[in-house]
Amino acid sequence: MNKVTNFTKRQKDIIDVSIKIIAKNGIQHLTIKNISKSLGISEPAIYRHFESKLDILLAILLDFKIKMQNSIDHIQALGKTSVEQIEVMFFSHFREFVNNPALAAVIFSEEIFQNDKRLARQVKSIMKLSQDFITSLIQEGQQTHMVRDDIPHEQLSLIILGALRLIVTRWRLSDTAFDLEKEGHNLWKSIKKLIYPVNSNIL
Amino acid sequence: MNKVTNFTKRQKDIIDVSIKIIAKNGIQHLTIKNISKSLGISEPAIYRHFESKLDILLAILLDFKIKMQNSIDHIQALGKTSVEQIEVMFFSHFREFVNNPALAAVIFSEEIFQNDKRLARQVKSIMKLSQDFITSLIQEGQQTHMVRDDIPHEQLSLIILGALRLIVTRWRLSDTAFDLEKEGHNLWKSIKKLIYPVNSNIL
Amino acid sequence: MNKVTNFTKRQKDIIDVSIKIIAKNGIQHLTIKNISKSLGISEPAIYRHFESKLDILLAILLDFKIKMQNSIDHIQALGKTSVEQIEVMFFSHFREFVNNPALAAVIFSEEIFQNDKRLARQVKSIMKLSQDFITSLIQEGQQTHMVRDDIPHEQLSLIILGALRLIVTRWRLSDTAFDLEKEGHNLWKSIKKLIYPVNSNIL
Amino acid sequence: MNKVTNFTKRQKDIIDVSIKIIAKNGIQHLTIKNISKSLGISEPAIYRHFESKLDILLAILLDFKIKMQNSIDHIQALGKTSVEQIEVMFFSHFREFVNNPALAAVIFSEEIFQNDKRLARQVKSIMKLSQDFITSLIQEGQQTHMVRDDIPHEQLSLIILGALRLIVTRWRLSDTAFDLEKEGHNLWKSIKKLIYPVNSNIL
DNA sequence: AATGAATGAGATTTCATTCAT
DNA sequence: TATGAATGAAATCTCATTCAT
Repeated sequence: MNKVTNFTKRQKDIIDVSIKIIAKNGIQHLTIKNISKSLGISEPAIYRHFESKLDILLAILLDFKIKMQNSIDHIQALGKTSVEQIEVMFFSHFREFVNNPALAAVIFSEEIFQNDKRLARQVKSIMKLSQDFITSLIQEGQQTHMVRDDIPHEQLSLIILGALRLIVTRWRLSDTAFDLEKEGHNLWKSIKKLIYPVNSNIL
Repeated sequence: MNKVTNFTKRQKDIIDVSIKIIAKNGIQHLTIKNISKSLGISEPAIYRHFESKLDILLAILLDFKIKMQNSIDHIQALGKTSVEQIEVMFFSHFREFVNNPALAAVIFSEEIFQNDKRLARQVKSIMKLSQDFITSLIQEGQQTHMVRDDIPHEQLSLIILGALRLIVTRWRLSDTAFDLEKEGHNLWKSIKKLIYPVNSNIL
Repeated sequence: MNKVTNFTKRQKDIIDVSIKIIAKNGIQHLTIKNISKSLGISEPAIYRHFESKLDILLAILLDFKIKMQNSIDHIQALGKTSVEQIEVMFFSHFREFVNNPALAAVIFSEEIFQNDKRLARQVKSIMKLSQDFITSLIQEGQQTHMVRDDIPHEQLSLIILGALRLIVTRWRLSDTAFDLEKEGHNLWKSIKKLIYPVNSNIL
Repeated sequence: MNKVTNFTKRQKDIIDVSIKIIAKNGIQHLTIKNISKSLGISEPAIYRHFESKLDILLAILLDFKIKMQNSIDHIQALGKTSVEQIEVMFFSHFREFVNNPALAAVIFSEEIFQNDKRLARQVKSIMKLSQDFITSLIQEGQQTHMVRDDIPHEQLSLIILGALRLIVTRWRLSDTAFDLEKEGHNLWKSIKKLIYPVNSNIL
């Protein structure tokens, strides 16, 4: 059912180590030499698997995009309420980042990919994916009176995603010094309070 | 009263074009050659003003840090309530970014500066500056019952700053396609609603 | 009767596409990768048919040399006068180049093959072949008083071959923009006039 | 009076050694490494003087083109008859090639420059220069009855230039084994005979 | 204060070729 | 007969930086 990338095993290896290199030392250290060294093969060998370095970066983004789309499809299929779906998305993001901290470093760093039009386009479409998903869930929540409707859905969505991004960024810049999943759960509890319909808070 | 940088005119020029280069083409295009070309001088001339490229990056951060500190000092001196102070900070940020979009591209891109410990430390201290400022204002707001106190102040601060960051990021990735000041004002109105003490919403 | 090359079908394919690649993009684009891509096979597959790239270049030259030798043998067997034989050689060259323009690009480009002694030797022997053939025909023509003998046969031969080469070169550099066979015929008419015995020399 | 190239001393050095490298080992040995080694400087140093390797090749052609134009201008200013002018051009070419054999290897090797459109265009314009010059001289010679007019001037010009090119090519492929100036003079004597007006044509 | 010339290190990429399958 | 994976060598070019002037 899931969309599947056509990446070969070696291509996946390259994508993985590339993400790790970027996360650890920054995009400027993502060199063919460093990739090949990490994999224990020669530099030209990389070019058997990707035509150019740009293609590696595009593959990182494409891989993430497909994963995210699958995650969204999965969540939508769970038969949960809109607010519960946001919760699932929140928590699954946190879990993924804890398991693969390097991904967090790369995926919220749109700037990394700004130096090429094709990369920038892909980054934008990834951002749009999560944005549209959350926005439509909020809208649905407002229609079912599970989310306060005195604030435009786009802004609620922006606030939620902004908080998600910033907590992940802080976690990463702190060198994963705090428990992201725990803090993330607390953050979600607060967000839930914030977005609940106003009168219900009285109860 | 303000802290003042000791940067010479030429140093300021270099800082400015460096920010512009990063904003336009990414950190990888920030080369001595590109800086000197933008300024119409030779490459060695740059070294009259900065000892190394790292020093230029540090200067960018230091310059921003001092500006931000001055801005905070200024806001605190206005004699406003804590919520009003957050509002002023919000709006002055937006105005600054509209006047200097390149700055927005650089200043929320912590990843750019991750490949060196000195840079990373500076980035963290800048983040801490705004975080501490907002957090203390929220805390004060809670004590004066102008801000709801059923949500920890750190989380409210995180949500506010996260929203601020994300709207600026979107504005930048959209190539400044929407009116950041207008959308920012609307966002702030929504945030104000969210953080107001719960019962007061009934009125 | 003809000498026959022992080249297999695949080897001939390789020779052909190699000539085309050189003609179209220059010797620097003649790479194993480009050859194999043109043939739709893998790079190592080339090495089933030729031991090395040098061997491919040698094969191109050898193939042409044998063709030329066969052509010379054929012309000599026609039982024509010496001037008629030159004419036949002229015209058959033009026809061959029109049918296979790539060949023209390669065969008058001795420089292409200068970077290896074995190649250079082969090139020289090919040049000698046509030179000797024409020279001996001119000499024979002079002995039978069909060609003026007030000019050394080597020089007449050089002038004839030089004209042949240059018109082909111009045709090729013009991207075959003119009708080589027609212009070639006109050129031959003029050359015939030039080399006919002249009475005026008696004066 | 002469057109002058704006090449710096270093640029001229680079052009010179490049021609020598091509002449000696072929275009494929013209590498930045070989150029820099010949000059005793580092590879990056080359890029102070030319933006790219292509620019070096273009400079070689431009340099030759200007020299040739100056040579043509000079010859035309001598106040000689058209046939004498061709003679001067012939001999000065031979002298130049004897003094700088490498130039001969490069300048009649149009194929070397075929892999780039800008190079190919420049090559064509150089060929046109000499072609037009000779053709107009022949035409003038025919009008003044110093050159036979029973053969179209374009063809006489082609025959003359073809002979010039081929003798130079042979001299080069023989590793300058014969005396080009002496053989060239003999060739010219023969050509002069060939192109003189013929009484026999009257018949 | 500025520059022209230079360089060691290293970037991406291509080359001909090999080898296990 | 063919290929996927790999490689050492080398190509072009860029980088931050230095130094004499």
